[in-house]
Amino acid sequence: MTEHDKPTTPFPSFVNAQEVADRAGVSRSAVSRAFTPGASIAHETRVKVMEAAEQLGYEVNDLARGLLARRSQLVGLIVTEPEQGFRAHLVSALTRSLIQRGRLPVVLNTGRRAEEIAAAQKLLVGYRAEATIVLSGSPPSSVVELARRNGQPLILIGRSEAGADHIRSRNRDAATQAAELFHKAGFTRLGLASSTSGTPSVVEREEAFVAAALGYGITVSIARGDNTDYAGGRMAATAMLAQAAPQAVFCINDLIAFGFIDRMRECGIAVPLDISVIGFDDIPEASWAAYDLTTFRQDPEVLAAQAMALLEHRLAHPHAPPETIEITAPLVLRGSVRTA
Amino acid sequence: MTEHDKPTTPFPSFVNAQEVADRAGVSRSAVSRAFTPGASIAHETRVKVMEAAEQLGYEVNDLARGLLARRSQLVGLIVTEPEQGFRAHLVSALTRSLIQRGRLPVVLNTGRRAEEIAAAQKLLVGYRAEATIVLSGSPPSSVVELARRNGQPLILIGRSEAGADHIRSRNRDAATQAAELFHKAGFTRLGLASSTSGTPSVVEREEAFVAAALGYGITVSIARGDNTDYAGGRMAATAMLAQAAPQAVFCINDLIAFGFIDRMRECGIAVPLDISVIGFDDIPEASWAAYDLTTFRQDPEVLAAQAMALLEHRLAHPHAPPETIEITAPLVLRGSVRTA
DNA sequence: CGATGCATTGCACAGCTGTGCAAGGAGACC
DNA sequence: GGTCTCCTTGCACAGCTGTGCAATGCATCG
Repeated sequence: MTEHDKPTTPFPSFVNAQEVADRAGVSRSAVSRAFTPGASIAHETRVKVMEAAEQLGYEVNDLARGLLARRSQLVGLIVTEPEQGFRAHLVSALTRSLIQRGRLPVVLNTGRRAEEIAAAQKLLVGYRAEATIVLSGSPPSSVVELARRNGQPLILIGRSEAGADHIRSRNRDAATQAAELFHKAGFTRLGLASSTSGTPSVVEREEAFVAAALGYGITVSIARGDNTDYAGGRMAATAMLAQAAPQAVFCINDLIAFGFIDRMRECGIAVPLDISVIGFDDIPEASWAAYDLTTFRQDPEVLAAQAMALLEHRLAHPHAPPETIEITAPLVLRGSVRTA
Repeated sequence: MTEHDKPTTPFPSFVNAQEVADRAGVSRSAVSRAFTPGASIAHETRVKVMEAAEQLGYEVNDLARGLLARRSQLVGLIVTEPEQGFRAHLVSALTRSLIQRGRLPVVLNTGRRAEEIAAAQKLLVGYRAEATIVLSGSPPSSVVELARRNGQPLILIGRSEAGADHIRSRNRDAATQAAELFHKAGFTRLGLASSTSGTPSVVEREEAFVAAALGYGITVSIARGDNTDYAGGRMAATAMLAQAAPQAVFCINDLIAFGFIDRMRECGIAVPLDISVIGFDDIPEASWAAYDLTTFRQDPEVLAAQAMALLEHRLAHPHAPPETIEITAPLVLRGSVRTA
């Protein structure tokens, strides 16, 4: 047992306003006013306070300030697998935007199960987060009820749910466009690579692609992997090879597209010579030379900016009716689709 | 102007302990005790309180609780470009670990400039974060001073700085091993692909590789791109093609390796037939068939677990001497190095 | 010089909780 | 039945801040 083992105070040396006041020879109120822009305080008093604060290393306790003002500045992000593909970029854009607006993003990296998401949400209620943003693929519908009960603004991204604000890409438009592109290129045997763990966004893309193809008199052969990732793409490719030989395939995800392409190439099937591929998301890897993937762009910065707008609006007008913001995912033409 | 535009209370409907107490017909203390495990309270009283709390949707205000206990449970993560390669996985592992331990990870996604990092750190001091974890490539040395001044535990990852705990991979060992592997394979013309924005970890890998090669009597040709990413790898490849024709190249990063490989292939140079490549990080893309990259594994889960251990230790013993944890990055053999 | 106005300051309260302390009540034991 | 003990409960304070309100002091004007 050395001297290091003795217990110490939890906040070792955080200074409070009273100590600054004592040192500056003023009241504690004066310290508070010195740190409040526009407050009624003499210039020289403020200078005295600031000097004392500087010497002691005082920083206003935002927790206490938030408790009083009833504004914690905390915003929760509930997300599953934040390291995966597009989500990583979305989380990055959201955290950056929130910080720029003076809020603190709390990233609740949680499993996909309903109980885990509910637990994360309760945690955020306990910490009086001012809003919750849910990126998780398919949150349970109970999130809306729990948020409403606590009067906590809730923003869903990529998932609509009655009674909550949400932001979504025009998945159906993009998928329809993919089918149209394939049709115009003269392909008659189309495929769809997806996963069994379908989130609402994924389902929209699937349905719209199949419907649009049907409009051209084409029945789409569908193959699925387990997850919406690289391994899932490989599984889907294997499954599709066993059942059909499409000329062009719409992958509901860039990651799936990469796995799909790699698996095809292993079987000696060249992209785009033997098979054309379109993805979705336009994550940076899509532009890598190894894939050069034609895909639909989801711009994380745009989504984040819209989320901020929605957030500000909701905080200003808590009882305004829920809003839906739709974002167009433009086609990015690259080399994975055979032309002419 | 509709009725929605009227201003409302900032926290719309958060219930406090007093309201629960009133409803349950007990004192506010009883409510507090009902929610404190092991507190002195009659079973039936606790039941009454819990029922009232359930009906009102009460959740303990952890902010106020933290203010009193002087434990905010907030832990700050200062990170630049959290969506990039290995960092995305590290952030994911850290956030998950922190949540599992009941802490709230606040992700401060900030620029790389010293002022931005200092601002983020001050923000965390203001919110009385219990600790700060810095993943940013090369934080200014002032972070240590600022943390010390406020008695805030500081954990650096991938960057050593006197007076702070830190976790690092054995970069030198790995780089030395890379040189050894190339030497044993019989390569005599070696290259190093790096970037000009060298973080301390990167510098270690560079130096050790060059030194080890020199030990075999080999002078390494070095090429650099701007950043440690895919584009940087392409730039390095272009630069290297103009100056030398190495048989084997150590890329200080998987992302750089991918860009390097793609650029080489565009020039008709096959991997591993014409050139062998080793990367660093072993992010999932390294195992993709398109690259099949031999690389050194950094396990984000291991790093996160060590960070948690360091954190707990530091919180328990604020004045213990700074610790360094070194983690071995094992070689993962794949197909990007030519054998025999 | 007296009165009025304004800028500034300090007091006290509010925001929400955990807990030491004393008091109350009930049960047990003689 | 009386007394002692223990369990339970409420009071009050602490933790840290922002701000309305009243008071103070100074300057200005008549």
